[in-house]
Amino acid sequence: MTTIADVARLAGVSTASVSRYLAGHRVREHVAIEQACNELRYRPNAMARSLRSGRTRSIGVVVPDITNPYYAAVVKGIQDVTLDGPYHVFLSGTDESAERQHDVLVELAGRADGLILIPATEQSEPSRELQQSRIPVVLVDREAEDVHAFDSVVVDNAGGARLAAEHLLELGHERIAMIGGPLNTTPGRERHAGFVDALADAGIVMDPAHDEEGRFKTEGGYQAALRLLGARPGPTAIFSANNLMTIGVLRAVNELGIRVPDEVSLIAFDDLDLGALLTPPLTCISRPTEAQGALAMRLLLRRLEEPDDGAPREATRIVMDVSLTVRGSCAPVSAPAGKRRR
Amino acid sequence: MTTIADVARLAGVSTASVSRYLAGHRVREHVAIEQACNELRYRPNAMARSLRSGRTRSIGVVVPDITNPYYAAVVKGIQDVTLDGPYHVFLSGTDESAERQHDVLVELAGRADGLILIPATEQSEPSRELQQSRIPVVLVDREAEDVHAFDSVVVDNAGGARLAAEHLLELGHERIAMIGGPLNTTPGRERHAGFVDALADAGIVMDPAHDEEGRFKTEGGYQAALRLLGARPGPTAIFSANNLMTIGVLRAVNELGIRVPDEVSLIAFDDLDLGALLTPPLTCISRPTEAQGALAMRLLLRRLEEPDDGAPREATRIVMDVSLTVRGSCAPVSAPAGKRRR
DNA sequence: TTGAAAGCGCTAACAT
DNA sequence: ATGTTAGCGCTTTCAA
Repeated sequence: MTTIADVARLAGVSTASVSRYLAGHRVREHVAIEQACNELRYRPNAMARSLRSGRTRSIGVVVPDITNPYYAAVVKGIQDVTLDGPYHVFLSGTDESAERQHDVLVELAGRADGLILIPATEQSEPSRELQQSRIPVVLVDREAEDVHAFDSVVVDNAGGARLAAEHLLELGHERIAMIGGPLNTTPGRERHAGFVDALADAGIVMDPAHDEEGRFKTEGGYQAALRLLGARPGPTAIFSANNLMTIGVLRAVNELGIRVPDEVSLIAFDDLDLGALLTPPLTCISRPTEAQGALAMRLLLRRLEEPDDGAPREATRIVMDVSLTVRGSCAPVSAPAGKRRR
Repeated sequence: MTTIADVARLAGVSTASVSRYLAGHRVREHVAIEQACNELRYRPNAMARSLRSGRTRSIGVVVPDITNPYYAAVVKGIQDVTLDGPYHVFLSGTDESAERQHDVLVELAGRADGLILIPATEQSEPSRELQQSRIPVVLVDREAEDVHAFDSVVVDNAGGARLAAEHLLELGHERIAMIGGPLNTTPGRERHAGFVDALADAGIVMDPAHDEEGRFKTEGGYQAALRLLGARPGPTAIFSANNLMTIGVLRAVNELGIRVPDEVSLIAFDDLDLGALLTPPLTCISRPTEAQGALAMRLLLRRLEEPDDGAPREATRIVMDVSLTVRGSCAPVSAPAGKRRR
């Protein structure tokens, strides 16, 4: 291990000068120092540096599920903003678990200058643990109980769910089912509320048996769809509240040999990579992904730059729009609801 | 910021005792210490700890592309192995760039006890930078020039490509195209070689115009497919060498209104999430993903546990099997190759 | 601009 | 089993 002292000795200066050179200051012996660094293949010790300076030059990103392409896209947006900046970005996953999230946050609070967090649940108190650690946090996609404590970037979940409901209603559907996510997550709660409200506005009350919860997982969507489609009479349309669950629904539909949209209409929150290439192509609620991540990162960088004078800052909350992408997985109800075979 | 000294004072012991308590040793005043820790909400400073002990209790994972579901699955496998261990796992992306990978490795070498790396290119010398840093590295999916320097977990790329070629040959295809990846990556090189060799064994030389390169990206696969399918006579079958490029091919095929497998057969290396649900379902070469990651992690943990007595260890190299999943995207050539319309 | 020196918070000898 | 103490490698006063 070669240290700054080795470099200083070889260059014939003090460690302070080397340190200053490294920090980009003007230094007389900068040529000698540079050469010494190269010759010794010197790499500053990040731990020593951080311990002394209090800064780590890294920011942590915490997502509930690494395998969800939606989060991957958000992370991509984050990374692209940081490309040539001084910060390194590290990603950690929590597997949708509040306990694991706790561990990860405690760990990261000591290793990063700032955090971008997609909370596992709204109750998972990033607040307590993080607020005392004093490092800036930006929430993405999901919020925490104490909304006002952190900057956040979210989408209009309720509006998107309403768009989906209204699309179905316009096509004449009445026996409509929803496969939602956990109600203790922001998207789970808001999409459910938006959907139910929109139906209610049309005078339709969703059958409790049609109100499924799929934990935002492929398997959950699959099981829920199996239940929904196994019942008589089944729903004429299903709204699945995230990408992974939609994949589960598609599996179920495929397995059961049910024709879409003839026998059942499908609409989803979030597009799929292959959404447009399916038969039929998937009708869905689309939203920005990379842009959401990029925005969050900019918000975080702003916090990182502002002087820490202890004065509390007002939290920024950005809500992004979503839109309906009509493709081929929804059709008008062909027969009076009561008389359809399924 | 509360330090170990604060805890020691409150508990009426020395900092050493607190440190020992934290390390899990038997300590007389452990009750008082525990209480003091809670009362002060004490969190050990990770930087100080690492600086002093030389260990970070974290391992870094470096992948070329965060948005590729294949890598996400590998990472999932890695994480699952670490679940209750003492190590925290951090993920970084390199965007398939050797320069970015260099930066990331330099950074991570100082922040992690071990690394799991999927190299951007075989020439991207993790060797030089990492070998002097003395931290254990396990390579996954792709290898580096100096193979013997690191443990690695890979799949039988050449064998898989051969499987694909032979499947096509059995169906009578002769005008066969391939969309490969960069030849300076292990999978790019090996899959290309395996495919070309298998064709050669059947006495078929691939038309140079049918030997495309799609950079393992969706867009690359899309553009390559467009070129391939725009030519007359076009190939009767296309082998795309990874998941992302397959998506690109599917887009192109869909856009051009070409029927699969009637007009062109498609076979891919790597399955897609929705591979079985496409119309027609995708015929592909399947391979373990999470298992690959899990194995790599176990290899790394083994290295981390072995005493660092400076004695060089023999590198382990694990090659996992792949298999052919026949679904519906390949069909026999219906007419003599020379007379088909495309 | 430069160097000397203090010390960030912790762990690991060492001595007891 | 416990306390004392040195020091990990670096940055940042402070004086010159």
